[in-house]
Amino acid sequence: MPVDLEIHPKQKRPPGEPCCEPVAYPDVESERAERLAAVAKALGDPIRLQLVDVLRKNAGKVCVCELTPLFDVSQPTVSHHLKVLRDAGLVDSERHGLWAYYYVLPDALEGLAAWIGGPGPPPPATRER
Amino acid sequence: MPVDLEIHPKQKRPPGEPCCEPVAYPDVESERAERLAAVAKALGDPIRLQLVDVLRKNAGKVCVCELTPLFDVSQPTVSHHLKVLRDAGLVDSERHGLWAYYYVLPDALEGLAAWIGGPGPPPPATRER
DNA sequence: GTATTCCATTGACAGATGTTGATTCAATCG
DNA sequence: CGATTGAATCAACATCTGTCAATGGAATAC
Repeated sequence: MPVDLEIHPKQKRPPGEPCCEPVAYPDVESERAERLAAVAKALGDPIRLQLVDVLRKNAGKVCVCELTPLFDVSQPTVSHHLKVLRDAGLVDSERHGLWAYYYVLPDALEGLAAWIGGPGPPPPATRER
Repeated sequence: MPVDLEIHPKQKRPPGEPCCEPVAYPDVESERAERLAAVAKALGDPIRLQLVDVLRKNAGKVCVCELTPLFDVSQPTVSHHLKVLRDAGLVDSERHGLWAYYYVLPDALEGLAAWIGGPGPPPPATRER
């Protein structure tokens, strides 16, 4: 009911045979998938996702000391999450005096956005709203 | 150089003062952030991301026994990843006889896509290339 | 019935992850 | 100089995660 499935029925394999031959799946995606998954993983924590959210809307305006009180965790934890985001290539930082200013790298989310929006979910004819 | 930052300089606080007051950050995002992060987390593994990728392109066409050989892990591991995706609300499954057919829920990725594409990274005037 | 298939679940394990308090380091102010 | 601030790092901890071998269970074929 939720999805318009058109099941392709299978037949039980004769004993010994390996299962149905897999749908052709070019391993070309493999490397890209790792990169995409790494980005998704970095966003896979509420605090990190909100950090990115704030930084996107306030590039260059906020220092770490302003980010810390936004969350219910200690300063080292925020610093840790920022490092995770930096290691994933989502953000970078600039130090000015005592303060560190983080910002989201412009192209960081593009790959994931492209994949999500890519071919798949909306079967071109199914969604005509 | 990578990003056009406009730093807002700070002044060192007088001893005792808490750091700069944080940018107003309505906690309204909090609940949404958790949901978005959960989806991102589910996508944060290369195998799971590729599973979603295959399922998006082959809804109803592939059973688990066809998915398993696509990856270099055991069948229980694939089953586990599918469960993670199911628990995160990204996919659902239908059983027909011996076979289980998974499919991506159409709206599952919408929230994340909307957030990524939301206001932020491309300051409308900054990117004119 | 029995045997076989597909798939899920369990138990176990190493390794990664989120968190904190304490520490360290650099930069600023007096 | 010494004291203080902002931020990163460290050591330690409990928990979560990815993985597999073994098992279980339902549906099919003989």
